[in-house]
Amino acid sequence: MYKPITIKDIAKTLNISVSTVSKALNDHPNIGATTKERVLALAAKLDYTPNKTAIQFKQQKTFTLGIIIPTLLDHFYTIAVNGFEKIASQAKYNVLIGQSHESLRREKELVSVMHGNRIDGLLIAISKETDHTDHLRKLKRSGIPVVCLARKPVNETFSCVSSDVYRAARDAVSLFISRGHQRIGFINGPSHWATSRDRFLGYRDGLLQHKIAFDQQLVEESDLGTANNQQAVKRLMRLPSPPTAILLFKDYLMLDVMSCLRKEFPAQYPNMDLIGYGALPLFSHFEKPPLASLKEQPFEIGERAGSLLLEMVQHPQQEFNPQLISLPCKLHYF
Amino acid sequence: MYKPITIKDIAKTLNISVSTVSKALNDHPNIGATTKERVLALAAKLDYTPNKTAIQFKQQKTFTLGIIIPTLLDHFYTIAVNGFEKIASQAKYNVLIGQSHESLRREKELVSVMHGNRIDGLLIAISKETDHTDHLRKLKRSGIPVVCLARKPVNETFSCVSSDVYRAARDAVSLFISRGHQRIGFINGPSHWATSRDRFLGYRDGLLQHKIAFDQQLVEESDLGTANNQQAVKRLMRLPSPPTAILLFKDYLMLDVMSCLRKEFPAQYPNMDLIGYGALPLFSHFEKPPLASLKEQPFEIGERAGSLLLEMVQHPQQEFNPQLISLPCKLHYF
DNA sequence: TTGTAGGCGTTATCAC
DNA sequence: GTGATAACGCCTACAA
Repeated sequence: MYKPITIKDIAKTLNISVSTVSKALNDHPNIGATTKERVLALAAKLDYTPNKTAIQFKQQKTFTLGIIIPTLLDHFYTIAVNGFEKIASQAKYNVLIGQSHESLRREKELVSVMHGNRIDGLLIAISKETDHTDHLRKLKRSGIPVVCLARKPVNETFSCVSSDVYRAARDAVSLFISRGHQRIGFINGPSHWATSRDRFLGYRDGLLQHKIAFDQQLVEESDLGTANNQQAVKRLMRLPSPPTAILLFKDYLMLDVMSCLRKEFPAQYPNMDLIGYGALPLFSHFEKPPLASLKEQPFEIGERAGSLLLEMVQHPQQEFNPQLISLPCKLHYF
Repeated sequence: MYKPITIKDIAKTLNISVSTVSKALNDHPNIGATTKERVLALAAKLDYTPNKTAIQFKQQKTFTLGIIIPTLLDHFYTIAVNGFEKIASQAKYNVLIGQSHESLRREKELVSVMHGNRIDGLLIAISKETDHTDHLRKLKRSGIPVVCLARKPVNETFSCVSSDVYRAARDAVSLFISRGHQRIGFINGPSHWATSRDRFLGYRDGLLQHKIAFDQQLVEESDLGTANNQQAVKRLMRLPSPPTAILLFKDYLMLDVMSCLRKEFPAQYPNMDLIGYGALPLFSHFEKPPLASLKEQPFEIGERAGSLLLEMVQHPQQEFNPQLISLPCKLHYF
């Protein structure tokens, strides 16, 4: 059976003490140049790799950050993970990825497992079921910093990095209006996310800014499941005065909306203007892509969230006021 | 600053020794029922969580498996990760995910980082640059089992779980021929993957089975990058006698091929039959989806690979003969 | 400049 | 049935 090299082995072969080896390896100031060299040389020769489990144990730090997202199938989150990993790995931190699959139960399990594994910090995009945050508060209480990504629970005081969806919604509404639309629908996401509320406010303020009355009938909420998405469009289209343009919470929602319109409302579909959030690259392969999309910056969001979290992780005793950072979206035409 | 509860704390409050507490917590046979109860009760009350870093250190096991894939943006791998995670978490193992981004350098780094973190086993889909496997062999030599996923280096003796791409290619070719095609092109992936070679053999044998001569000119190889993909189609289409149907290494390749054909060969495009591997769900949103796709079973592949790896991890001294497992694909019509 | 000793939390061995 | 003790690999006061 294979047995990894330890500093003990090095110490023994060199006839010096383990502490000297340890110090030499860590480039400690008061170690003789020759000793340092001898140690480093032998370490390299023996292919010594520090035992991280021992270091983690000793230092009470795992150099591991957790990230919990709803699903890896959504490219927004995958790309955010990439941004996060970039920052983390630059700081020599590992990343533990968990998917809640939009289940609160699973999310709690993940938090608990990660807690047990002593992660040093957590980045999380809460599930759509997450209507309370006891599990996150508990982490925080144990001294593990928590930062939210994209989705933040309303009325909670976690730091959060997300898109400036408010501004984006106003931009979209303005574009619709400049193209002559007066009846503009909106299919929103779950109302217990701040990011849904912000989209809504942007939509409403966009209308008001252009002196168009806000009509509650034109606003639908969906849990982002296909069935719900399609129900929402249908309700809008069956209004006495249906919308001629619709703003959508997300591009994935767009796929369902487009199929539904094409099948069930073929007469209105060709003139319908749609804008979603996300700017999925796959639309460029469509023969008739949607009008536009609000392009977010998931990679940068992951990076910012990573920096914020690392900042907190690396200064444990410091008090941090919750920060709300939002990065701009850009109207993207296909 | 927060300080986690340890068995020491429990021992002290209960005026018993740490070893008794440890045994009670682990349901050791020779501990009195009452003692056991008292310990368990107090542990629950104090919300004691075993320090995994200490256990990892003590047991020389991390209960962590690594998985390295080219990218999380490819849903084949994401879904495989999910299958893998299911199996791993059932066995109480964590999963460390790494993306090589098709870079051998990055892949080696990941392997080395994971090695340093003392993962108990590794599942890997090698990058497209991976033409040797010293880094994987080294892992294996240190007693860390390695299993390949989907992509296996040719002439190497790792266990591998993948799709039965050979059978699938023959099925696709048969379908083409039953639709009257005689000139059938093939755009393949990198030739140093066994999975490319197998696809090729299936394609060739499919032709021969139907007494159609194999024509080397109709076979192209691409590194799966957009530029290369489009080059490959163009070369095929500019042949004196171009193909009327094309088999593609992968559906992501399909997207590039379709755009290219639509733009540059609008005359031939409508009658061109295309079949890829993967059956991406997004095609169902297309107005003119491809003829069909060879639907793989990434989730099941992840599961099988997970079971295989766990088997090896949990029986360290046992010798395992490399296994090649391949799961069937199914022709999927859009 | 180098060495000694103690300890991080847990488990395992062995004595009582 | 319970307890004392050593050990895992590493780091770090502190002593020499």
